[in-house]
Amino acid sequence: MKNRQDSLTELEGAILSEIHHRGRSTAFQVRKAFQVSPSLEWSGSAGAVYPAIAKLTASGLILSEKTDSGRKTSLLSLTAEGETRLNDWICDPARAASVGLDPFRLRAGMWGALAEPMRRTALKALHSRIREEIDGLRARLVDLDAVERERIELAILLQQARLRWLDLRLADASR
Amino acid sequence: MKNRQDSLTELEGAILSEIHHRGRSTAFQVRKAFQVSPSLEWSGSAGAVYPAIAKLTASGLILSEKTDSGRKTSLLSLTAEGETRLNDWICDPARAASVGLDPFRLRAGMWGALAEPMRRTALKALHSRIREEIDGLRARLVDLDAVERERIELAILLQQARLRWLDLRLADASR
DNA sequence: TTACTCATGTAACAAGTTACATGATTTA
DNA sequence: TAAATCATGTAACTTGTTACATGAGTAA
Repeated sequence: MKNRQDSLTELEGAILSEIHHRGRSTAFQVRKAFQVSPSLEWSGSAGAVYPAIAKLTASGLILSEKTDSGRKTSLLSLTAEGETRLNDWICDPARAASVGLDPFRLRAGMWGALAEPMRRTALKALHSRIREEIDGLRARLVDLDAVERERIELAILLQQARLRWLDLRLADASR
Repeated sequence: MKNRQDSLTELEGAILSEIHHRGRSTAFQVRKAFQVSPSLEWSGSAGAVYPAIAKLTASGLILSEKTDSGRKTSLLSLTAEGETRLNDWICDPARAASVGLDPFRLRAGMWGALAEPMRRTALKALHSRIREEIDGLRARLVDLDAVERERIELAILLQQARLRWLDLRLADASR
């Protein structure tokens, strides 16, 4: 019940999202969802997920109900407060509009400084690597819930924008 | 001279990039560059930059030369090893092709689950917020070096792709 | 000489990672 | 019952943050 005013971290928001749209999950199921998702950058490590869920439960955002079985599993659901806080997190325009940390963008400026035979080779290797990534994402698009599908579609859009940018840079060089 | 084989972190790569393309900078100048850049997500905090530079110097990737002035400032440049390792980092296709962690993408799936008057309001608020961000980025585009300009252009492309995605979702709703 | 800024650094904290420990349940 | 897997949790580490300490130059 403490730290009520602190805004949620990205991982905490993602955990609440997962419980909300999947409904009454166990901690293990939340963890697995992160591990499987190719559009989330967390590994779904136990050392991150379990403490975060414990904190959210202690803060009164998650209701944790023990099951009858002997196992330590508990069924998790959102409290009213949890729903409210999740909603705030989802709709926070400052966070949602931030550009995030993009390994491609971080390196992009330096590619122009590369010596010319290397530069083309590097950009072409990257180009085909990104096409592979897109294929991988497309393959995942089948048989997925709506939430994850939106994420993957956006990941594909990002990769396509990167391809167009690379095409421009490769065309510039062949002038 | 230790940990030679460990691959560079994103921050370490960004620091080497900064020193390389700016040439012989002080730690303070590197720090300021991070603080000013809108396309990098680090705050350029002293507690991150100084230890990272110390580590890179100890590993033999950065050469640190004391200045004559009484101040503690040192001029930093890359060693041959530093150039090589920076080049590897820049051209690493696995890292460069990864989608990164995107606050917009993380939330996008949940917007579809919002109740309808709220959903349109939220998406519209986000739309105009992103347009503001683009204006801010465009204003920065003037009088910038090539490296930072590429980054900002990519940030603008990302925001424009987000706008198109939002337009689609808003149009869908008004069917 | 007092106050302000420049420049470097450190301490305490936050939030993630891997790797391991532990115990329950299922399957061979 | 032995082995594999399910499920939760914890310890040690990494890498970032903010806030503070420290000391050198500069302007009033």
